[in-house]
Amino acid sequence: MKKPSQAGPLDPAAICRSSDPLAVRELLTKIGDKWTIFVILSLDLLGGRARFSELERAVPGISQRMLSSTLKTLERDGLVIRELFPEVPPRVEYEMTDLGKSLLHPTQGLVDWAKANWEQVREAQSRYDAR
Amino acid sequence: MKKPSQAGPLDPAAICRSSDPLAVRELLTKIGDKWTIFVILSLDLLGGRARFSELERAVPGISQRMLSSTLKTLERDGLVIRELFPEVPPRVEYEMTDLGKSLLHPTQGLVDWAKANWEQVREAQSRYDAR
DNA sequence: CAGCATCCAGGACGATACTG
DNA sequence: CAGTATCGTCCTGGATGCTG
Repeated sequence: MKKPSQAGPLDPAAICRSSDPLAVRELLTKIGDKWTIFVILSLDLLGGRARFSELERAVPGISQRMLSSTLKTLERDGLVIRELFPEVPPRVEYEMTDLGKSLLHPTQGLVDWAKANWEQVREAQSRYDAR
Repeated sequence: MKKPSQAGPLDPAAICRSSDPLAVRELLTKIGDKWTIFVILSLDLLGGRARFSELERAVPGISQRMLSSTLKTLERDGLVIRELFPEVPPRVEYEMTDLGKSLLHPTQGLVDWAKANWEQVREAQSRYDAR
């Protein structure tokens, strides 16, 4: 029921001054890529900590290349921590940081929305295409 | 703090059976593209209804081509309704549907997260790159 | 086991020009 | 005003093969 947070009735480009739109775009671009959410959700599901091969099995269809690069980006962003154990064969474990965990809640919001409404979206698409 | 919703301790591919992962991915892919969130947020900010040229001004940097195709996708997905007024010069208004409005809350969750935490992400990136 | 290097195809997006 | 058409570019991501 809230009004769109009035900053002026017809204020052009209002969102783009509030709250660093670049940050929003970058965030959305990141979790909007092909694998990031699945890796995040899988890591959570595996208890917040897992090794490379576990994630590989947990995310069907992902290639080593994509899992590796996705994890590297997550690590660079401070969302996961990579821990290398100097053994043979090598073992690497990835653990979600508090920052990473904090992203789970808003992410879950979108997952829930998709769960609840995607059928409607599909129907809308069908109606639209039937013309 | 909730546990990761136990479906089995080491259940491979668990998310991928729950809740239509395709839907989640498609949703994220859509709002993760370059313009969709900005168009949605701008449309909300303009009161949930606006014409093409208003949106063009509200989303700095967007081209006619991208605004047009973004709106077309949103219309197809049932998130906005396009209304054409048979006048000269032509007038077209776009209005958010209830479905579209319902997407605002989960979306806002991500916007808020970005607002609150992006600085930390940037710092993590700097630390990572400084090596 | 946990990657990286390389190559390649397709799609996203920008720039520009034209139209009902 | 509100688009469409066309072209070119960059980037994402898949496939494959190699390595510490």
